[in-house]
Amino acid sequence: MNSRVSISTSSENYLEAIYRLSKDGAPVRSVDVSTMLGVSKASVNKAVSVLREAGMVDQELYGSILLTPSGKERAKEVFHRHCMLKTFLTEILGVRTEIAEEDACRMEHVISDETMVRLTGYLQKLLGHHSGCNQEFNSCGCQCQE
Amino acid sequence: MNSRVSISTSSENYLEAIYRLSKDGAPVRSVDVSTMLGVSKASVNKAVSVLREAGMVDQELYGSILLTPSGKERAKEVFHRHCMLKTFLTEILGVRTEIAEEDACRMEHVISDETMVRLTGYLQKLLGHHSGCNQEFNSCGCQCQE
DNA sequence: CAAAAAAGTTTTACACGCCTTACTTAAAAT
DNA sequence: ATTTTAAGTAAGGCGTGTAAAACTTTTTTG
Repeated sequence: MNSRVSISTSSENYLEAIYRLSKDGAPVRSVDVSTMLGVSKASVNKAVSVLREAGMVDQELYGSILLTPSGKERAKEVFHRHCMLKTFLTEILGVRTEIAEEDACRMEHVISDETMVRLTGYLQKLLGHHSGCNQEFNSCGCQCQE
Repeated sequence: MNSRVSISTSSENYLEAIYRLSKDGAPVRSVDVSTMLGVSKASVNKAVSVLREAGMVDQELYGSILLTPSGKERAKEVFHRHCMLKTFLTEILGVRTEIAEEDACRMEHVISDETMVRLTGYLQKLLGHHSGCNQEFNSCGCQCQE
């Protein structure tokens, strides 16, 4: 029920970036988020404030960003959508990797839970394995904002 | 090359609504767009100005809205995406109609051309028919803005 | 048919989200 | 301790939405 707080597409993107940058829950620097998403530091600062107010991250003044449990949960959820979509696009439709990455980055914020569940089942039926999430954890060089 | 003018998700939605309301190219009233999308008249007025500047619609003062050839072309393109996506969601994944409609409304603005082409081919392979666009032309009661 | 009422459109003024640049302050590194 | 790097703040732009008032067109009706 915690992950059901409503946040914007933009906030979800920041949250996901923070998650990707924080292997094993390590703190993340604003500047790395800024670089990863291709936005200014000021934007990251604002976005982090919003996420902090939503209880998704913690950050002390001039400190690093740390996901809260609910933030991590939500981030995982978004990232899972991302991976499912990317897998569908590449493995089932044959879309090229980079294009699939970009499309997944945009689609992950707009599909319903129902569609997500159905898609996951469909992939499982066709491909036989589960998520495809972890093995490509670090291979995504997504520039979501464009 | 005309349909390659870049317009926003919001503008695409307005354009699509106008297209859906204009059977056989008939002029469309602002108030009908307003009702269809669930937004204020002021919003429609603004959106139409943007579309006019992009050369997608014509409208004289206090007159109706008329799609230009390039506007119609672009609208058809968006609507085609919508229908492909909806068909995929309902026929292949088994998503319920209303949910599929809403998801398609959001996805249609974010998928790449490449994905669209691949998806169309995939549907054709699995379902054997072509677009599924025209027969459901009037059955969509989409509330895209929410 | 013409005046009044209703319906539709435009304008004005404003709010909010998200991005920017330019500048300030704090922390880290040499 | 000084320099460099990172984080924070201020001010503003752009896109998209709103409500309310002003204006135009259409419809009703006496």
